[in-house]
Amino acid sequence: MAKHENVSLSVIRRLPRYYRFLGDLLKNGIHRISSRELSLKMGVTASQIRQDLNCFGGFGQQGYGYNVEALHKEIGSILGIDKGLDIILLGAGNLGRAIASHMSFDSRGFNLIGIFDVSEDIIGQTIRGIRVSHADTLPEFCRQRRPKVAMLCIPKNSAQEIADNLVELGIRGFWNFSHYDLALDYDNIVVENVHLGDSLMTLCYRVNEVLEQNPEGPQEKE
Amino acid sequence: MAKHENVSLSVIRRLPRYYRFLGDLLKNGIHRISSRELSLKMGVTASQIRQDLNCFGGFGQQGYGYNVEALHKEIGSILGIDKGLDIILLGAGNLGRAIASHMSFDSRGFNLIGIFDVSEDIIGQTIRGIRVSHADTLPEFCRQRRPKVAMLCIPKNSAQEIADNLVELGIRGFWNFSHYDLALDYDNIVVENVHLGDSLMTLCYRVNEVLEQNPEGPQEKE
DNA sequence: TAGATTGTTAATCGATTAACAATC
DNA sequence: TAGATTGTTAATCGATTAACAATC
Repeated sequence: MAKHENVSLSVIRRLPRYYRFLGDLLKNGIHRISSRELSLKMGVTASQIRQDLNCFGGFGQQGYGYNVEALHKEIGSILGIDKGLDIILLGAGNLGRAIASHMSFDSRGFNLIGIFDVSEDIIGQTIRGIRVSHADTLPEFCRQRRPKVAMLCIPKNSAQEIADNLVELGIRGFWNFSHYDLALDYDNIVVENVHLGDSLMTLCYRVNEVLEQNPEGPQEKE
Repeated sequence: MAKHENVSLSVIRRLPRYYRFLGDLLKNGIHRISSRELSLKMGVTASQIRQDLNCFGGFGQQGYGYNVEALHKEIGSILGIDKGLDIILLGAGNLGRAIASHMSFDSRGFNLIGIFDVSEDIIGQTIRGIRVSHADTLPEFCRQRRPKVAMLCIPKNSAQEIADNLVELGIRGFWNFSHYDLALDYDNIVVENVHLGDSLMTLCYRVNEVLEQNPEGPQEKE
């Protein structure tokens, strides 16, 4: 629980992956692991693991390694998974509905408490036991429940305006699936952009690259 | 169309974003832009833009800047959007169906040509005009159509085994939504992991961080 | 104690930014 | 021509890796 400010975003973004691998080890009944062993499993260097963890404190023991359960719990606590932030979903179309239905919010630090849309076809539907409400009721809802995070699965065009409104209503973080880069316009507000289209185009480049370099396919597994 | 090997992944990952912003400019009837102007819009440095573009060639003109349409087209060509790689979807549950329905594959360099699942409830459904087939028919399909890329929306447990089979069947790239890190095990195969859960947990950390540092919310917009 | 492995400092590497000569 | 802005080299910055003393 030490104060750990100024940890770089590169390090933060690796924490969930550590958490995932440690969870797997735990499930497999492994109680102890060295940075070296973990590095081999994860395909990173042992140095990086030790450096990353030591941003937050000394969780290991010389000559022994790390206790898997303790470290897993510790990283969960650093990420703030126990905090249970309230989150709302804006836009319950295909993608919003799928992710809301599919994603385990609870085990990742969030409670989904509200879903909003503007389409009459969608309003009234139930997703994960939550009734989709009209976006007009959002201000009142926010004043009552004070959610801090919003997931945006809305069209690009409306993203900026809706985000502005949500900030007025007290939203401090966005999980943004719209194809619009919100990050630029706010200070003191966190935006996590998920640009699936960009990811797909990066894949396009890389596949075409390997196809050019080696059209035949892999001769052997690594 | 110059040979441009050894361009770092950091640069590649920025290309789709340039492409997106240039597409917007084009839509807004802007025909010319300097690296300085673009840098302000995108929230990056002009230096970075010029460096990135010059990995692939000199697309600008001193004293003038860049022609938006030409640059947009050029980046599209670098990404290989015109190639139209065939892609198949494995797993047509909530998430797979949503993304398959939602994503514009065509404008990002792919043709979706097949969808496969193992659930009898899902097989026979039609998504984007494509009938969901039984995964048993996959080997035959691949031998006939030779798709090069697969999108994986399957459970973590089966991911590795299915990916192994797909590599045998000639798949060279994966767009991986399963919570399993495929990348480690193959050489000469491209994996683009989309870990939505990791993204959500990173958001969890960052929101809790700003809430601690500034519980009151932003005093003013940046 | 001896062996193992951490925590941490120092060295290396790569990516970003700044500067400016080339040139439209 | 003069002004603007690129392409490109050099400087800076940050992140990763290596090394090793501390210590369990």
